[in-house]
Amino acid sequence: MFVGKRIKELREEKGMVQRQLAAALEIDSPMYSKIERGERRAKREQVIELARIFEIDVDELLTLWLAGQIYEIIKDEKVAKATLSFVEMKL
Amino acid sequence: MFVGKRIKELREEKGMVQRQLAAALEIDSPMYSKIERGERRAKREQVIELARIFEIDVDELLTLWLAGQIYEIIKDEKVAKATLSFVEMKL
DNA sequence: TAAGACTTGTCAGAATTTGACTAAAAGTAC
DNA sequence: GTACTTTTAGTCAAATTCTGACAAGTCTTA
Repeated sequence: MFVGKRIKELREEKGMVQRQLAAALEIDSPMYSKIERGERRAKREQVIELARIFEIDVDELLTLWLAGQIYEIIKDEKVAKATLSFVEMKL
Repeated sequence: MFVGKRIKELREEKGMVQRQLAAALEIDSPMYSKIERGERRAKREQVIELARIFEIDVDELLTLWLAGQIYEIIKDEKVAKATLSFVEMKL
């Protein structure tokens, strides 16, 4: 989701096509396309590999990847903000 | 997890035993025990029902329930706080 | 010991996720 | 327009995870 949008930006900046990144991740292009669009979730290892390929800080991409997962859980919740505050307190 | 700890407190305050709550949720006692200890995840409907039984604000319990799910995702992540900040910004 | 409360472990069926495949759609160049 | 590449959409079986139930265990109290 968030990570999908970001890797699409990065891919286009680098002038690459989906097929190339799919090959690097050893998945097929349709699958990579779905990851970019947030239809499928990337694996942690794939996120790390993508950061390596795009030469950006892996933490940036991992943050987006995790954020997408969390967002999916609370996006429609009335108590979303309270939940985040609670978790932050517990960290 | 968080919700498990809380419903245990509430149950003991009310002087109830697990068997009674298991019956109310139409699950067996071992299952309820696991929910309390965070070994199994309660369903949303069960959380709502528990709030009703204990006569507390359903939002309180839902917050703890959601928080547990989120905590599981980011608890060991170096970027945990950054992730929460990002999600909060996106809400 | 007996009885009740709670926990642990296992297991099959259900539900979800995964990766691959096909083919359609969209975009590009000729 | 056609031919070609890229991207997206849809389907499917295999793999994985989740679920609920059961049996048997521990622990406490009477």
